[in-house]
Amino acid sequence: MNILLIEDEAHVSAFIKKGLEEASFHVDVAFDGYIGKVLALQNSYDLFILDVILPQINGLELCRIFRAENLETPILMLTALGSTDDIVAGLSTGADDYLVKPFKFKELLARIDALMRRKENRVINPVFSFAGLEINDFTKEVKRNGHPIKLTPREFFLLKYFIENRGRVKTRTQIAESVWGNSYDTGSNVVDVYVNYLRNKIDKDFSPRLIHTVTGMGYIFKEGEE
Amino acid sequence: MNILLIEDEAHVSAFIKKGLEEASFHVDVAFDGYIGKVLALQNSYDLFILDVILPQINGLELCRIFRAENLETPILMLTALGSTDDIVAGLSTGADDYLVKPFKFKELLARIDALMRRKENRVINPVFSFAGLEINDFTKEVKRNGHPIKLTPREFFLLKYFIENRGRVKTRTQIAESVWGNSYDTGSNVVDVYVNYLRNKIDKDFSPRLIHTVTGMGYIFKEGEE
DNA sequence: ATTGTACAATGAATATTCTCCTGATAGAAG
DNA sequence: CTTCTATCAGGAGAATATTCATTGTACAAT
Repeated sequence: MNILLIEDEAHVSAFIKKGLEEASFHVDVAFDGYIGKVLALQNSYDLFILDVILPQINGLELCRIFRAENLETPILMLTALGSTDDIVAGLSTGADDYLVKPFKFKELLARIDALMRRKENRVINPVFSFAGLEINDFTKEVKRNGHPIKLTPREFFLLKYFIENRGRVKTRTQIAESVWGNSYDTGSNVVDVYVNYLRNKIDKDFSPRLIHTVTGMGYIFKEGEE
Repeated sequence: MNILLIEDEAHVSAFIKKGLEEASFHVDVAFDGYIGKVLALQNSYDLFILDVILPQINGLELCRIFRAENLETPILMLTALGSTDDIVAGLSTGADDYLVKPFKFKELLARIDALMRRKENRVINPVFSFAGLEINDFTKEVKRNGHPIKLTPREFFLLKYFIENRGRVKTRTQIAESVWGNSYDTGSNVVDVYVNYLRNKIDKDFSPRLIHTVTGMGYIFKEGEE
């Protein structure tokens, strides 16, 4: 999930970025409205978080611009304490939700969660099980046939991505975009390397294989043997 | 004591929140059923207060969901005047008590009191014991394998937080938010330092280790070795 | 009131461990 | 044979652990 955060106060944006990354989102930060606009139009994000008060172009104006550009990406506005007018204005210019500063981080997460899922209409169970593979998003534990497996964060994201897209062929580009973030475009073989790591951990000593190569296309996560 | 209040009417929720905070509870408010659900599943509360009529997911449905997720947290339903059907339905879906709006605040307090006491009697002992670790919330004494351990107040809170959230990975942000009460705070490694203090006192000379690092994510409190 | 001691809380500095990624080569597929 | 994929190893860099110095606070002794 790629999020664009447009917020000029350095300590606030650092706080939000760090927290969201801990919650396994990719976050790009823009420190003023203009840069925010450029980033938003050049890349594809799943969510915008906008401060109302911004240098260059303010948050409300940005909302209007994004909607005028037909971006349907959900928008979450951040507004200072007590400025009810901003809220009304924000929601009327196309924002989907708002949050009053200062806020508790868990509240932000809950709202993001609501926005994303409402849109995608998909609920991911924190505990998932498939062909003897169990993953628990609370404890970040992964097991295959009962054997605990230790994954690095990157490997864990990749596995989650495969699970979310099980049964569908995914190209390296698609995988890189989701798992590494869309600022990532070097012609490297990271995806291959990480698929290899993951295979060694979750497929090597077990059957059936779950990660399959589709030559010339990419990879697919499914139960069937080939 | 952490309470999650799920109530969409702003004046009602503000009233309840204020009153409960004066009675020294910590209160999170969700304005619709979906956000309520997310908050409930992501954090640990001692009590839910649910309105029956809510946007997104209604109170009865929430009850059912919480029970299906094996949350044993007591549930107090708020229901509009005279709707006996709601009451019956609520209690049958897993609510522990109900209150008919409008209500007197002291009545709410009395019911909360009763629920909490019932809960304390059956689940949370002021004396908690886990893998050779004993903590006594009355005397604030902590022992590991019978050896008394002296903790500073902050260390004690941190330990309690870990115990309440045992089995779940908690990020630094979440920990800081709950144990330090910070909003916006990054430029510090207090959490790391205190985890280190705590480890030296409760884990260093004992086995199994209880506080585990999950790189890139945070910490988890559990018995398993790694 | 003032000093002094003890300890708690915190941020910064340093040390250590772990993860990520690149680039090269070997191997498989078409 | 050519293109695509798998695998490996090591350095760069990030994340975490640990130590250190500073500040604040409680409280007893002067």
